[in-house]
Amino acid sequence: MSNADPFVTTFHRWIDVFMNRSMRRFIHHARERGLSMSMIGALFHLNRKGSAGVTDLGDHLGVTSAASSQMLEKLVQQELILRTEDPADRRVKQIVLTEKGCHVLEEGTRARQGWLTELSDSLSDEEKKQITTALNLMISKANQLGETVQEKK
Amino acid sequence: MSNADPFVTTFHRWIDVFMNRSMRRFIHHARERGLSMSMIGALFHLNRKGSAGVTDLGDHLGVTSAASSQMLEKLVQQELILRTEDPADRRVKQIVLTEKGCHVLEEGTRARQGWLTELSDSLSDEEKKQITTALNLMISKANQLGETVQEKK
DNA sequence: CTATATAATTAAGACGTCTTAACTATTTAG
DNA sequence: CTAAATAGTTAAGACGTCTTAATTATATAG
Repeated sequence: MSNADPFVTTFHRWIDVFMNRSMRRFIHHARERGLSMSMIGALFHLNRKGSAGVTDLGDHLGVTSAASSQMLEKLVQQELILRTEDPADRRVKQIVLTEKGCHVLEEGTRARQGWLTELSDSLSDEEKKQITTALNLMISKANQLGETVQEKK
Repeated sequence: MSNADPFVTTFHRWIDVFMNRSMRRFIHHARERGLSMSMIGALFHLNRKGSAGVTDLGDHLGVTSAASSQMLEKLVQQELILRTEDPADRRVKQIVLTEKGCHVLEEGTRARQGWLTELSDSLSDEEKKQITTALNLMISKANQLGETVQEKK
């Protein structure tokens, strides 16, 4: 990979470390809960967006509305989401996370928390401050990019 | 989750942004290639470790050696990995990435490159330098933790 | 009002990935 | 040398997720 930009190169190395150390734990945890990738994606999406329709979610995940509907039915059965009729257009369903759904996401987050806490502990206050500033900068810049992203209300 | 540590809180927000903007593209791209999550995990693992055995890889991915063997067979057929006999112990197979395998990983990386480039372009040189430093700090600290978190059963 | 479009669901079936169990080959222990 | 352990493969079948097609309900256009 002939990329000269040290920012980009470092970012890629960072992804590698992060995926292996943190994300893997999260995914493993979710799998043990019986959640598929699509389900995880749906929960994340709902957490970000607040609410969505069946077809919207399917589009986001790259599957048909039928597949989306079937998957959401399972999440409803597990009480991770709530599926209600949109009063403005009664053909569409409004999907939102239940408290239990939020909780599951938080648990997943905690599954990687061990590593994150270790990482945090190995950093001085000064270093943490520096990194926090850098991450916040990226978050804010990222949010300014591509208006494809609607703010989570 | 009311976590007082601003580093941890910011980190979580960053994960949210990163997963949605960058990782999703990568996964989508891999899926289009016909690569399952396990396959992606295997390729990443091989890229990091250089080589591994069938059972090792299965353990890493959380599946049986049978499942690992079947999945690796597909990767061999796609010429993404090379499977050779270990001369030191002829029962074990040494799995390594082929050049094509490396290439596929790079392509996946490029799939998210668009976003990363955009992000990079929206940052000043000073900001990039600052973030690069912060990321390098985390990478180095992370690598010091549990050196190689390789829990052998 | 009628015809058409849209959102969601359901059913049937294709396909992929996983598991267990049986099997082969090789190594190690006694 | 023989017996047990280990690494990998293969086969059979369970299970999950996807797709297409048909169906219901609602909204909108002419």
